[in-house]
Amino acid sequence: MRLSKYFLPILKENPSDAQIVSHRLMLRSGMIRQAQSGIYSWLPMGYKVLRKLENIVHDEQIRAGHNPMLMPTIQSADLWRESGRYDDYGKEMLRITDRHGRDMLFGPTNEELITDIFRNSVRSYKDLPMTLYHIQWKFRDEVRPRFGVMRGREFLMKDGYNFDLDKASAMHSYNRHMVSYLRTYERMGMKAIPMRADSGPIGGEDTHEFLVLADTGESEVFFDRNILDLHLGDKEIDYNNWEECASIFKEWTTPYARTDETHDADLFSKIPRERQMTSRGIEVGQIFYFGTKYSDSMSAKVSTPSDGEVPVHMGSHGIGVSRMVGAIIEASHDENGIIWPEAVTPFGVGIVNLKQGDEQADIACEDLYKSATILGIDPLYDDRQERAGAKFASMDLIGLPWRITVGPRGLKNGVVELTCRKTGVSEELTPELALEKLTKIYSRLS
RNA sequence: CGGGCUAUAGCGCAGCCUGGUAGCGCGUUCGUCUGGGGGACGAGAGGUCGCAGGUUCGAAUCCUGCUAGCCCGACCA
Repeated sequence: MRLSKYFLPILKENPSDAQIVSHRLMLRSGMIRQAQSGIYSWLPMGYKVLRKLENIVHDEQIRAGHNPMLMPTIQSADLWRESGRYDDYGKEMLRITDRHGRDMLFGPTNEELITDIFRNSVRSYKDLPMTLYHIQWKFRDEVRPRFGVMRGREFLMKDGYNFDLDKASAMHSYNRHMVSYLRTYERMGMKAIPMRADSGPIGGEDTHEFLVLADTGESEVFFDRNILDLHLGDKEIDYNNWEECASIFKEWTTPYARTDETHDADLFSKIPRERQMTSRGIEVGQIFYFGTKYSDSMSAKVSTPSDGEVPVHMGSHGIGVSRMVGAIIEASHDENGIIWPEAVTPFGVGIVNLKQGDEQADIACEDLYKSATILGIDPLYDDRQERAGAKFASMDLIGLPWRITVGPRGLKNGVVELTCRKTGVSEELTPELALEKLTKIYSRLS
């Protein structure tokens, strides 16, 4: 993409409404614009990042054997009356009336709808286990939206629901989701720590939430330093293998890790002092096992060979996809702007032409741009009539992990400069070598 | 939902107290010079001062009501 043709409305000054760093940087880098309190338009670059996160989530869900689908944003109040949550949910739920006077709502989550779909089509234990999920916009009418997309009213969430015959099978689903979520975050270039949590309005017995560490996080978290060393890496995982999922689950949930909600000071104090860590964290996902809460109230049953009809065991799981964009920036930025992890960066490399209009520089940049495009590096070429300083500042702000700087000075020696956004380290290379290096870096990402 | 605050050009702000023809910086348009970290000079464009009412000869400024947004707290993915 050529910057001269791209809609990227960068702001030089901080919008006064934005307090925290991710909100500020998302506005300044032209990723989002606020439409109303807690409701945002996603401009091209923000949208691109959002789609990248979505793709990673889909990919890992499908790998775990889950079924992608799409449910509507608007739901019928009747289903929610059936589960009893129409009254319980309170003012957070945006209620709407259609022209016929029917009560509807903008879905804050989908347990009722998915249970309805399930009970209307599944009758036999032979169809179990089954996990369905979708990535869809939700609406929760927060009393006080804040922090940009981190706590908006409208937000994009992946939510999934598992249906199992019994508790043992449902617990495997729980473990499987734990593992697939860990993988998902890792692929996004993020460290998300699973922590024992409260179940809140969803209700249920077992639940963990996933926290990304960041100074501006909304919850205080306590954990054993050892958990920071855990990585799944490229390990092949058999999601149908109960023991394997259970052992990974155990590995990741054994070290102490809790939010202030469930923190137990006594247990925490038993960890060696040098491993006791306190930090702030942003919640980016949560998994629940809630047994037969919805299948009982909504009569979602299957026939079994021996016990007649039994209610299915369910769980639900969510990843806040739009919130994740903010969380990544909170965890990865410096005073000059965003620093994107390579896996989710909107563009693979920024090409900066230091002297637009200089024949040599223009030609070299065009060549680099075309080659990088063909190689799948997805370059953003700053071809604007701007001075070098302005181009550097823009690139730093939008935070592409790599920058190729092209100027007459280097071209005299046949080299360009390849700079890493994160470390600031740069090296002079021929254009060919620079591209080769980038190709290697990006092909590593699965 | 309690407490605090804001609304003036695309963005950031001054002007309001003490009423009298709306201003600054950045951005933007055109031109010239420039060209390795937000450059210089010159010339422009751009605002029913959030909305409605009131006081006044006259309201961005004073008064009343409304709306929107932000911050702290309680609450939440």
